[in-house]
Amino acid sequence: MGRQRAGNGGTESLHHSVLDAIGLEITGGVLPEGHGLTLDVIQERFGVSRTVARETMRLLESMGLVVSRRRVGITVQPSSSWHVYDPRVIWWRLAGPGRDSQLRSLTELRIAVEPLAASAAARYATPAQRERLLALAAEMRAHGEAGRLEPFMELDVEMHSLLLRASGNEMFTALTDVVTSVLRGRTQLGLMPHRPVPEALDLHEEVARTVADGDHAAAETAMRRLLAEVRDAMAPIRPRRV
Amino acid sequence: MGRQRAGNGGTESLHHSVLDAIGLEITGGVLPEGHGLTLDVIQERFGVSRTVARETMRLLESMGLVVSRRRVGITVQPSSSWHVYDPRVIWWRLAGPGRDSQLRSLTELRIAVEPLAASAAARYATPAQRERLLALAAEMRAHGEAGRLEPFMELDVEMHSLLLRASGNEMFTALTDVVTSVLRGRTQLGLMPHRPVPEALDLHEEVARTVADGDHAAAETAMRRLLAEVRDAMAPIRPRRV
DNA sequence: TCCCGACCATTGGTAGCACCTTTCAGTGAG
DNA sequence: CTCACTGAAAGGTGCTACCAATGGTCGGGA
Repeated sequence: MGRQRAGNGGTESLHHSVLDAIGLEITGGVLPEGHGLTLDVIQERFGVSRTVARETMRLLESMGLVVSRRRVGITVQPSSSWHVYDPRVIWWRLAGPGRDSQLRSLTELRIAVEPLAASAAARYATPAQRERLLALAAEMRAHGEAGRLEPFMELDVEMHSLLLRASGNEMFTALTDVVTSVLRGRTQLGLMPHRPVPEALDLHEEVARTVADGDHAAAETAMRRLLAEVRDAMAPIRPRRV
Repeated sequence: MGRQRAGNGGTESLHHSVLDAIGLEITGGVLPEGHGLTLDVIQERFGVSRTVARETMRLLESMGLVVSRRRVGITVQPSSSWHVYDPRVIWWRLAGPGRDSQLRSLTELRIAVEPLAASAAARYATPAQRERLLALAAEMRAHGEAGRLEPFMELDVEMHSLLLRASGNEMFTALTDVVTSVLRGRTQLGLMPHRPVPEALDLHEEVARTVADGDHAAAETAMRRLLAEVRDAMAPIRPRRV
């Protein structure tokens, strides 16, 4: 029948929107582990052809969200088999009800990785990257002290991304999106003070300086202290009790 | 025409074998960045239908290995856009010519993550897990001192997997396969001494003991020292000049 | 030379069919 | 009553054919 663009108005391809919908439902717990689906159901629910339903299902399967077996259909998998490093899975979890816990576990990951990334960056960064780091830290101080949170966050994002890239380890670099999401999400959740604390500014400057100087040991500890600061700032998430 | 099973004899689905072949070629550099493909070419080369070719392409696209655009076809993407945490990408890279460098960057990732995982495990592990850790370390000593490398490696795998699982952070737990691959690959590459060095045995025991005792600070440093040992053992792989 | 429109290669999406595997219910024997 | 066999149905797997949309490419006109 050639239905065109079911109304999401986006330029996104069809299977992508279906994927997003189902992915969100699974990661959000609406479709619990063990829940069964069939291609027919997907076709009908989203008004798409079998091809699109199948491609969607393959994508979900490739992320470990479902398995597909003959005669039994499509079965939602437990979260332990999800590919939690897949950018879309991270995105969905950050968009869903598990946002807080996802933010917390990603922050733990940052605490693990970024100090070593800073250390590696101190060793391998190009001169241009070192220079850019210093400039970024200076700009961050300016915006931070003026209380301009948005630009501050963007600079924060760029600085951490740059460090991950400069580390020369593609496993670290690949976490750029993760770190970006955490930083953005943290600001959106209102976990940032209205004005960045002076220590944060100092520590960013120290990281930039030590990396620029090639002092990898100092860069590592500076980043570690910076992230300790971050973790403390995240602490308010936990007592969601009230 | 219904060609059934092109001869690989496996129980794997069709698109999976095609995916493996193309994925290996891309990650292995046989198909360089910018290389063009079309669905027709894939169909013909592997003798599959358009459906299978398309599903394969979607999977490749979802891993960031290619992009597909109308009229222009399928284009191989630069390695910077690959999803390097995807288990299949890791597998392909470990199977291809980049094995050494992949092993090295994954080891760096281990050095970043595992100390914190051990620390978290010291806090959150269940009594059963703590007990198992101690048993594993003891078994490792027995096999290690006897020079039985294979069983030693398997215990090593189990111990590190258990620690990641016990950390309670699903981002850490999801690295189980990565760590397993590194440990196996390291043995296969002959990077292990014929008989595990006594320090490695001591350190494994220390990690197990400190985690079991809930001494998270000591667990973290013990794991850090263990991994420093590991990194030194990897040193024989000469870093490629950039 | 430069811009614009027509063309066409190639993916995106739909429809429908044949086939194969797996499950499950029903049946009969012990 | 239990268990093994059997057969049918369910549902994914793979195939073909066809139309729609799109964006390079190329040629022609200002």
